[in-house]
Formats: sequence, structure tokens, C-alpha cells
Amino acid sequence: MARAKKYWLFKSEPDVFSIDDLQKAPKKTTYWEGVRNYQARNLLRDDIKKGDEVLYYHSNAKPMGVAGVARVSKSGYPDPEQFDKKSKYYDAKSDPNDPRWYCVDVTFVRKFKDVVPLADLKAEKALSKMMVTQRGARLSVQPVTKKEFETVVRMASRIA
DNA sequence: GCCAACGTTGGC
DNA sequence: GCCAACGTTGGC
Repeated sequence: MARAKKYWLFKSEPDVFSIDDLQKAPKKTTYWEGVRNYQARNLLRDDIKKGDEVLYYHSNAKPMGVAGVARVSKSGYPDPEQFDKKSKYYDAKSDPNDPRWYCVDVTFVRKFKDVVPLADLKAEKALSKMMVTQRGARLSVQPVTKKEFETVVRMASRIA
């Protein structure tokens, strides 16, 4: 019996990589590189598995909020950028035999007709415990419950 | 563009 | 091991 599917929220600045960029990417897939935070690293390495579903969140943007859904298409593996000296994510202290940073592959599923704004997430009672609605939650890869995931998707279809 | 909140670093 | 300083994130 396979493990139950899990749900996540991935933050991205759309100026850097938006959900449109993901949709236009080859095979509508990219690897989620450049996470340099240990808590997020642990999730990428240990908990985020192929088949999991992801809320694609636009931060530092207009409008700010959940822009669509993606799917994890490859479970955690060492982030190749950490060993690339030319990359801005290069980390000289990471040992190839014991990589410090991990990434996953994500594939585009669908884009919401309109972004579900952060203000709406905060106003929704069912999401009051959701991490992204908490003040100062900076974690770029966050766990989301199934209920929260479904609530956000329902809010999106209401907009559309 | 500002600045509060947070994570990491480094001196001691 | 503490904690001040610093850099970054991200909402406003």
C-alpha cells in the first residue's frame, strides 16, 4: 500500500518563476531548486514524494496568493545547483557525498482563473491554522492539510 | 520602498 | 551555548 498523498504549498516570486513559466516549461516541469533553508530542506528530502499535490503560491507579487496547482513529479534528490560554481545557489561547503540541499521536480497541473488572494485565505475560517496565513511564516515549502488544500481549490472555482 | 519577523553567523 | 549583528523574506 502506497503512502497517502500529501499536500504542500510552494512559494515563488512570479518575477523569478511564475505559474505561467511552469506551464511554458519543457514538459511543463521544472526542478524546485535553490531552497536554502534547513526546515524546507528536510521536507524536500524526506517528506515530499512523487504524486503529492502542491498549491503554487505567488509571493511578493500583485496579486499575492495561490495561483494554481502543481504536482510533484519526482521525489527529493540532491539539488544540482549547489555543486555548480556558476550558479547563484552554489554552496562550497556542500559535500557531493553528503549533499546539503535537496530539490524535487514539479509539473504544472492547472492555473486558477484568478489568483486566490492571501487576504481571502486569511478571511476563511477553515484556513485559520494554515501556515501561510500566519504572521511571519517565511518557510518557502509548507505542509498543507488535505482539507486546506480542498478549501483553497474550492475558493478558486468559486472565483471562476 | 519600508520595515518587521525570521534564520543564520560568528565573537566571546 | 548565548546572543548581537547581519542578511533575507515578504506583506504592506
